[in-house]
Amino acid sequence: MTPEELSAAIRGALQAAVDSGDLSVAVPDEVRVERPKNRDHGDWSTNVALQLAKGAGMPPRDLATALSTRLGDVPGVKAVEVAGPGFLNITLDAASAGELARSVVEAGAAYGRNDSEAGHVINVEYISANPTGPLHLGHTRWAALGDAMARLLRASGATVTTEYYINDAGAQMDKFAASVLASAKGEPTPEGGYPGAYVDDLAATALKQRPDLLAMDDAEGLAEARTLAYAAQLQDIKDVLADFGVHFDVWFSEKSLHDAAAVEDAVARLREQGHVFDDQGAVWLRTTDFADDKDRVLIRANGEPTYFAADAAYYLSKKDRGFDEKIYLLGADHHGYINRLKAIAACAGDDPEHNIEVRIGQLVDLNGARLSKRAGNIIELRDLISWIGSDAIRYSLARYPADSPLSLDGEELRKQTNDNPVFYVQYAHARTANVARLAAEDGVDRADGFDASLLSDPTEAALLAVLGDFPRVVAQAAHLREPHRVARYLEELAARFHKWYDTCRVRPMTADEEVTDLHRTRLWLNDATRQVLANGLDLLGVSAPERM
RNA sequence: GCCCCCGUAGCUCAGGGGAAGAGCACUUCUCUCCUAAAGAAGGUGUCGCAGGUUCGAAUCCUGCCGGGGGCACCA
Repeated sequence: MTPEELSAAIRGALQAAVDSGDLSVAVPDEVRVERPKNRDHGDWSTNVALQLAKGAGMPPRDLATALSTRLGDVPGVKAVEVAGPGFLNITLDAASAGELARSVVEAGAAYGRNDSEAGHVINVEYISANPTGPLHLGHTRWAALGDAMARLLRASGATVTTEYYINDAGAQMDKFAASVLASAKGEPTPEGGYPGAYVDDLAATALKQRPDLLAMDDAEGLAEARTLAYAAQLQDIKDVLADFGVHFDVWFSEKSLHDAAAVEDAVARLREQGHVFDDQGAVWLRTTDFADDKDRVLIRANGEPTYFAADAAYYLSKKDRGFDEKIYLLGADHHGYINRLKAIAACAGDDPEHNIEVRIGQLVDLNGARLSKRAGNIIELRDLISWIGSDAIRYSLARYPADSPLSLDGEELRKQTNDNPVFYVQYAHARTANVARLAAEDGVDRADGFDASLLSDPTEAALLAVLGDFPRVVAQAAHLREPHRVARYLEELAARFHKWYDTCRVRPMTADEEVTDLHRTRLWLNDATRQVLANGLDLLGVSAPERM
C-alpha cells in the first residue's frame, strides 16, 4: 500500500463517517499522511483529526477514535492507534507493505519520477561566471545545486532548459584582454586587471597559437589576445564543468545580444511599454514603478549601454524563447540584483512573482577561509575535484539548503568514513550490489518467487516505509527547489538499509541450505533499495558505485 | 540608515504550526555470519532574547541582540 492509497483510504473513512451521520464536517480534498520520525508511532500517521476537530465540533481524540475503528477495517491496515492529542498512528500489515518492493523493482529508474511539475516550462540559469578566469569554490555550490535542481525538476515532469550566461562583452573583457596581452609582453598586470598564474598560461597559449601576436599594433594585438584568451578560458570552464558532471543546454553570449542589436531592441520595446525616460543625456528605465528603490540607467550619456540594459535584453530573450518560469540561482553578493530583475519583468508587462524566481545562496567556507577571486586566494574547482573528488564535493554541497551558511572541512570530505555522508550512502548502494551479485551466484532468482507477507521483520517495515516515501520526497524537493531533501532522504534510506542488512540475511547461510521464497523476497527488497539509492544519487549527480 | 539570509546538542547541521532530530566527538559491546566504510547501547538541549497569534509555536507575526551579505551611468 502506497502513502497515496492510504491517504485515499482515510478520506474514504471520513466520508463513510459523514455519510452515516457519525460526523458532520467537510471532507478535505486531500489528507496528508506523514511518516513519523519515531517508529513507535507506526508506519504512517495523520493529524487529520486535529485539523478537523474544530469544524466537526468535537474533541480531536473522539474524532480520531471514530475514524480509527473504520480505518482498522481497511484491507492492508494492520493496526490504528489514537495517540497524543488526536494523532492516528497507522501500521500496515506486512503483505500490504511488502508489495512495494516489487513495485519499485518493476518501475526501475522511473520510480520516483512524478508529474508534480508537469506543464511547467522552466529556464534555470546558474553559475554564469565571467569567462575571465577559472571556476572556483565560489561557483561550485551553484554548479552542484543548479544541476541537481534541473534534474529534480525534470524528474517531476517539468520541461527544463539549463543556461549559462557568458559575460563576454564590456569592460571586464577589455581588462582581461589587456592583462593577457601584458603578460605575453612580459609586462606587469595593468591597473585593475587580472593577476594570477592562469593569465600567464593563457598568454603562453595565445603566443603559441599566434606567434606574431607581439608584432601586431596595439588595437589588433588586443583584439587578438581577447579572442584567443576568451576562447581558451571558456573552453576551460566547459571542460571542468564536464568533469564535474554538469551540462548546460545553452551557453548564451552577452555579446550576441549586442551584435544582434537586441539591446537597442529591448530598450525600444520597454519604451513602448511606457517605462523608459531620458534624463541628463542618459536613457533610464523607471524601475521605481515597481519594487526597485531607484531608477536604472539603460544607455549611458556616452551612448554605451549598461550591463543592466543587456540584462533586460537577456530577459526578453528568455521570454521570447518561450520560458514561462525563469529561475536564477545567484550568490548572496547579488542580492541587490533581485528587485532590478523583477522590475525588468514588470516593465516588460510580465508578472515578476510568477515569471521570475531568484534563489539566493550563501557563500561557502572551506577550511575556515572564505575564498574569492577578489581576495586573490583562489581555490579552483579543478583543484577541488582532484583533491576531494567530484562525488564528495557535489554531495556535500547538495546536502545543505542553499541559504544556509556553510563551512566545509576539506580533510573531512576526503575521509571514507561515516563523517562523510556521501560514503555512507554510496557504501549502502555498493552493499546492495554485492548482495545481488552473491545471491545470483547462490541461485537466488527473483523470478522464482515473491511473498510479501514474509517481510515481517520490524527493520523490513521500516525500510519499506522509507522506500514508499521517495516519490513524494522528489516532488517536494522539486517544488521547493531544495535538492538537499533528496540527500537527507538517502541518508535515512541508507541507515534503514544498513539496519536491515545487519538483521535479515538475504542469501542462504551455506551452500547446502535450500533457497526459499524468504531469500527471494528479501532479494526483491534488496534490489528495490538499490534502485532507489541509485535513482536518488542520480538526481544529485553523484555516482552509485557497484563496489567500494 | 534601508533590504535579504542565518542563530536548534560540545562541533557541523537537518526539521519550518502538532510526539524536539542526525552525524561527528566521548564510553562500551557485535565479524567461524551477504562488505565492521556497518550495527547495537549509553546523555546531552532556556530551539538567540522578549512579546503576540493559536487548542497547540523551534516553526507564523512584531521588536531587540549577534553573525553573514547587499544597497554603482561596476561587471
